[in-house]
Amino acid sequence: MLTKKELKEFCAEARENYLPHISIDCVVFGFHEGIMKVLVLKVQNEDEWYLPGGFMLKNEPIEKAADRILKERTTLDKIFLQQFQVFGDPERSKEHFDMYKDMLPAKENWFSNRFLTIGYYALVDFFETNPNPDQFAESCQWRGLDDLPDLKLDHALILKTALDTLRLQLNYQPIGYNLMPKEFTMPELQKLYEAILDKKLDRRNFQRRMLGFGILTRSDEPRKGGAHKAPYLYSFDLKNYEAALKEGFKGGW
Amino acid sequence: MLTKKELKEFCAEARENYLPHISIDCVVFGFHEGIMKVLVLKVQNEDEWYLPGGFMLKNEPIEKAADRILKERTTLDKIFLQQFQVFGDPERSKEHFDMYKDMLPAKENWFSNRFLTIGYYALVDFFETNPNPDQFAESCQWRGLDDLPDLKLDHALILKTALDTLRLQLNYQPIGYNLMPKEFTMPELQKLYEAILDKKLDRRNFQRRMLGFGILTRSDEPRKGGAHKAPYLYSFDLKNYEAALKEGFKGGW
DNA sequence: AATCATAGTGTATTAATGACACAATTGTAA
DNA sequence: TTACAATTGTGTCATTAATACACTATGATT
Repeated sequence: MLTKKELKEFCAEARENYLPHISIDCVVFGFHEGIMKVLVLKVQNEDEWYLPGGFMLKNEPIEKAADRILKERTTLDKIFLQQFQVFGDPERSKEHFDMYKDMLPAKENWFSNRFLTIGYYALVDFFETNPNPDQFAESCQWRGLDDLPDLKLDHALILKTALDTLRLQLNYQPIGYNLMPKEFTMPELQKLYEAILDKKLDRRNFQRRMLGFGILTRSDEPRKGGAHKAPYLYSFDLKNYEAALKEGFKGGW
Repeated sequence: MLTKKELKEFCAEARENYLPHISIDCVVFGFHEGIMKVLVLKVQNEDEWYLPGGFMLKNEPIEKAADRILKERTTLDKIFLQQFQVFGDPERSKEHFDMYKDMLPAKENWFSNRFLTIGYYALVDFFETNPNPDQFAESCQWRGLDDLPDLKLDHALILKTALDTLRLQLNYQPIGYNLMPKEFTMPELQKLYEAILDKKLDRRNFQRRMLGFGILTRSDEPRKGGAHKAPYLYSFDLKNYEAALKEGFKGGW
């Protein structure tokens, strides 16, 4: 929570630069050790958590704003972003309103606004990401889907909706490509699908199907060093991948 | 286009009642005589066309606003609505801005705002709908997808995006249920699918598959009166339909 | 050298899809 | 009234995709 002075400065700057009533919240997915993880921020000195988000400059395209916000949180540049829903319950930002209502009169208090928030999900390479807190937060960290803190406002709903969208879009968006590192093994890719779909898949059928799509290139060198039999390394053949995505991976009518 | 007096009144009312910077635009689909149709409005005395839309009351949930706007345009009550995207290019409402900029100073001119618009698509029963123009329009009418006028602003993009979304969601949303009248024949339903997917389907395979979903009830009485062999009438078994939709109609992983 | 965990591969069964042809019904034109 | 055209209903076969399942290979550990 901000001090009165910080709040006043923030509000003055916000009113000058940002569109009122509108915010952006992002669900940033990363994949690590077989678990889907999400970036969350922790409020200073409180056990309160929220999703990375921010506001839109008065003359900024929405996607640019999401990009800018996420660059600040992750240090990453060309992030894969997908807008998935606007959340606009008139009561949704009440917590923020209550928190700051006594510190500044409504007229100059940015948080006395009702906010619609535009939800984006982002897919990033876990290993390339350096989480960075924003000015309200004490930390910014990865948390597994099975280990999420309670989130403030309607951020739990936003996260759930993002996950549902991810599941639905698995066959239409380059989800594997954006979440996996450049090279990966087939079992690793399978774990990603299992994490997103929340179910076990058959190893042999998964491999056959994936290879059948013709979107993977097998490297000459297997991964070394680990225990057990050395698995092959694969990478996405981006050209074939994008062509296949246009059709969707399932077939359809 | 409004007169100066009308504009002034509208702006005063708008500023008092609506959230600034935010609008809603709707792509209303109906199905008639084998053709997908969309509701469009024609500007008074101009050959200019746009989609039904409006603004959000300061304390109104988004979906309620879309509902209210569409009730005014269609006289329909519980319309099936699906939010599909926010359009936020900073230049997107420039045409409106230019049209009215000389009539009122920016400060009191509602249209000097940049607007983000929340796109909804709606599915309605063509035969139940009574198109109604809004205060800017001279008429509100159905137009087939193959017979669309040029649309103002970015409304052509909004329409195209809605159609793409419809295609993608065909297996996850009750699209047939909302677009067809209560009773319909199998060939009619097939024409709907063909119109949405923009491709021919095999009559026999379509029927086998549709019946296989177990979501249709065949009426005892065939449709009478038409030329040729009398087709059977079907209706949706809503309970089974909704259960099947939860899974999606394709199978998937 | 035996063991354990993991990776790679193949095959048989079943289900879904796609392609296709013929019979039935009804209005219209000869 | 009869032949025809247009449309609907239904069945079958071939192909393809999905599922279920078992064995072999490799490399580290003991």
